[in-house]
Amino acid sequence: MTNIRDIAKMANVSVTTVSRVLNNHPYVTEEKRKAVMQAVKQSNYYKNINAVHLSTGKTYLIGIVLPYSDHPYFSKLLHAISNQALANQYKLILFQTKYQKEKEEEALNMLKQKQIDGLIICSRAHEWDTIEQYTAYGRIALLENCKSKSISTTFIDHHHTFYHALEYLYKNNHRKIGYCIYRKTGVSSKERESAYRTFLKENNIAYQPAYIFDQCLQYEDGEKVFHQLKQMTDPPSALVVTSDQVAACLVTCCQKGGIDIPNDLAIIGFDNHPMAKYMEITTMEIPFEEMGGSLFKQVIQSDQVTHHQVDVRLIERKTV
Amino acid sequence: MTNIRDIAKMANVSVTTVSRVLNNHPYVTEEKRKAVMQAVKQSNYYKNINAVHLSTGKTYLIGIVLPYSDHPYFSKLLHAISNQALANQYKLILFQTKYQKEKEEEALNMLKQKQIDGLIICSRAHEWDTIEQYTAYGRIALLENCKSKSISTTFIDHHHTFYHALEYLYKNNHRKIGYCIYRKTGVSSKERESAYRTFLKENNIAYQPAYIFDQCLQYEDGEKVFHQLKQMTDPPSALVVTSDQVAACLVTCCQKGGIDIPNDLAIIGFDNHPMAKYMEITTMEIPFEEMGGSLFKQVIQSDQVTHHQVDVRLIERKTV
DNA sequence: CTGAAAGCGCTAACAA
DNA sequence: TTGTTAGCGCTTTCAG
Repeated sequence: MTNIRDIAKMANVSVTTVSRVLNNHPYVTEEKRKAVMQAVKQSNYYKNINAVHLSTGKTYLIGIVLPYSDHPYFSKLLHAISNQALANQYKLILFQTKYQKEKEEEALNMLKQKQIDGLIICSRAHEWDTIEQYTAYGRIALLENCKSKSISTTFIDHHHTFYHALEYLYKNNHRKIGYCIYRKTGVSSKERESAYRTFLKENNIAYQPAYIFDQCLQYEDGEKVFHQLKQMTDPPSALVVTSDQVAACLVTCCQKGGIDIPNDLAIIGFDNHPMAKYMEITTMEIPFEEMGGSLFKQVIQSDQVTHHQVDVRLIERKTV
Repeated sequence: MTNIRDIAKMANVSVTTVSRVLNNHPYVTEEKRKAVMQAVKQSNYYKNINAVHLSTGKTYLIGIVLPYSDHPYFSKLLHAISNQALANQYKLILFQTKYQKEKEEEALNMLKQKQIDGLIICSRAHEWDTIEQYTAYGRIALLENCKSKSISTTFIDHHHTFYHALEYLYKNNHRKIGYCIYRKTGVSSKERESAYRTFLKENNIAYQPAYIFDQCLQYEDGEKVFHQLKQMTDPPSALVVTSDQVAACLVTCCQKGGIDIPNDLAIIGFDNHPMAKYMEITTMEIPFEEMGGSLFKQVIQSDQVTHHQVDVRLIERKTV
């Protein structure tokens, strides 16, 4: 493998000069620049980027932590972040954790090891404290509603958003309202539960544990909800479903299985995935591009910690 | 930042010894090993992986080239490859190209620059020749039907698969058969066109350019097809749609728009995405896990070039 | 079993 | 404007 020293020899200049032309630094005569370029071309030379990384301490690599890359929510997010990264000469390295702490640690450790300049965490399994410790090694941006002094965040106000959805159902005369979430332990789920409890209290509605459906993440999870609904003697009349794909499956199952939407069951989805548009599912639109752009900006700007709230919009269609 | 030399000093050993215990090499007394471990723990030391990379010339990083990470087909594939990578201590670096040659080059160049050990190309924009040149710098695995001596491939026999789908429609008494594809220039599209032409010829059916719908990639592209169908005086009676999400949108639009499926229009999708199951769409099942596993294996084994064909299964449901 | 020392290939401070 | 040189932090050969 030819290296910078070989090029220097070939072009009859010093390695510094070669480095200068390679990095477009000033103070090189056109003549020498040409000689270097010539040598580079002739020998089909390419920088060893690992040496650059070692020398500069920067890699232009951003880690991105998410549980599943084949889920529409996360893949839309990934897509948005990737757009930004590519436009800014950064590369993304993917950590698909499935919420396993060890996988998350691998990502965190790469920060320690300096293989990545920063880390975007879209959803986490580790405690907040653990994550915060790693800010000593590099930038972290988190998709979560938390005003930290050390970690930048981009977030949705899930409490408010969820409350808004519940209210909308209430205005449409629903009193038996339930919801479907990814995982009870998630931070956003807790915000949602709190919104739900507040909503019930303010409207004097009794809390019904059976109206809460956990583990609704994949498309096919909508079917489980459908079956549970079918077996309930007093099912909810409306459901907030925190993923359009789960909502889409549920709607499909209901159409086939004799539950009339929205008369027997009203549904509000989340994401505003195209499928919600064509299936005419009322949903909460999540601004993926904005979120991805914000997270990326936060993770590369090393000078300040910011907190950016993105707004979610209710899109009225035909399932309520 | 503490480095290996600091640890050596702290533990009163040489850097070599530190390196040995860090890498679990033999020939270190338990005593010294402990001393090193102690020092490591005390100073919260972590290897600088860039130095390791420079020194060893290996990065345990695999690049993955795909056009869109938010498309179900590619995100399923990404998911499958990611599963394998994580299980084998490799990390994935994502190149979302949108079929831009420059983006593809970036990935290829990282191979040259030794930032990645290998590259998996799920879909390409560059000419085959261009790509082949890069095998000099590292392993490449390609998701494409091509028996190359220098690049390992995992592939679907699109000709056969597509022919099979067409035949199935023919057996179901369809004579006006069309299809929807991603992009005409793709390698798989050409195989499909060839299958289509052969099929028409063998059954004495005239070629109808209007029966071929290009640019069907995103969910919402199904709507475009629907509108075109509506305006045709002599529309096809059956369509092979090379993506379940496009098929799903089309089915949805047809249900709303008064095209009866399968009577007015029969549809075969591709992928066997869960949505095809619940929407009862007849489809060709693509074995993503097998494909991802194969591609990953091929890209890390440096000793041989292999070609692995995966089989696609027709799943009969209710849209034909 | 252990350590000295020579790289890996590049950057950048400093001197000229 | 150019070149010398000392790192960056780790691995690995070789001699002991």
